[in-house]
Amino acid sequence: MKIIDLDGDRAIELAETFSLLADPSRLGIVTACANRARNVGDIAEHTGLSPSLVSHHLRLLKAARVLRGERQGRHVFYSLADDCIREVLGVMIGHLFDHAHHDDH
Amino acid sequence: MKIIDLDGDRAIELAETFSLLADPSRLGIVTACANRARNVGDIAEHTGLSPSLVSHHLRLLKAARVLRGERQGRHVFYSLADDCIREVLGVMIGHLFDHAHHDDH
DNA sequence: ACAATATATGAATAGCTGTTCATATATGCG
DNA sequence: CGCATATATGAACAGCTATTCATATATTGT
Repeated sequence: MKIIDLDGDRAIELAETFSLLADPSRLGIVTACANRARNVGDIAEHTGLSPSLVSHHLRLLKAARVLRGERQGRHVFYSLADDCIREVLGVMIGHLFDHAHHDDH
Repeated sequence: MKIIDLDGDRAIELAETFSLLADPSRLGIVTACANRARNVGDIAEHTGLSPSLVSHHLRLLKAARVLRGERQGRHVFYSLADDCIREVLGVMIGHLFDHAHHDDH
């Protein structure tokens, strides 16, 4: 069993990162970009959010290095910046929605 | 690479769960209880938060089955309700603070 | 250069949330 | 029971944040 300890500063930084995943719109954006890179308009259409709102959220997600954006022509394609995010999402989704419990460690 | 997809309701539920981890005080409470069960006063002392505030947060964490409480005499001992939370915390802490990157999957 | 599309930015606002203080409930002891 | 300790609850408030609307910047094609 891994020992977990956090000083105040790290707790704040950790909380800020979780905050980015603590919003349904942003989760939609992140998961939309998790499987393949998507441009802003594509994300907006896929999530049903306005392009403006998507862009606002993308700025936060990019600043925290959750997503990364790459310009191609007039589109900017966003994708996951780190596989850790995918792993965290996978674990939490499994925790909440998969009723088969796995005890492997 | 695991495919991740979320409908709206699941996104909301997932966001609500991440919201509980998106606060430094609650992260302090959760990590304090992650290693060994602790009562409310113990948590308050360890985190520097007021017992009242700790209790407020504990209500949320218990309702979302992040922590579970067990009464023993006049104390109530709280511990992690599920190892998935520990795993998520471990991955995210490693992601943020461990500068050694591991590529094993 | 101009028009058209794509993305980003800024201000304003409504709703939410973490914290505090006061108070209530519960448990054990003499 | 009465008292002390432990935990929980409720109201009130300040600060934050997601969203919308308007506007700005960027890129490509004619």
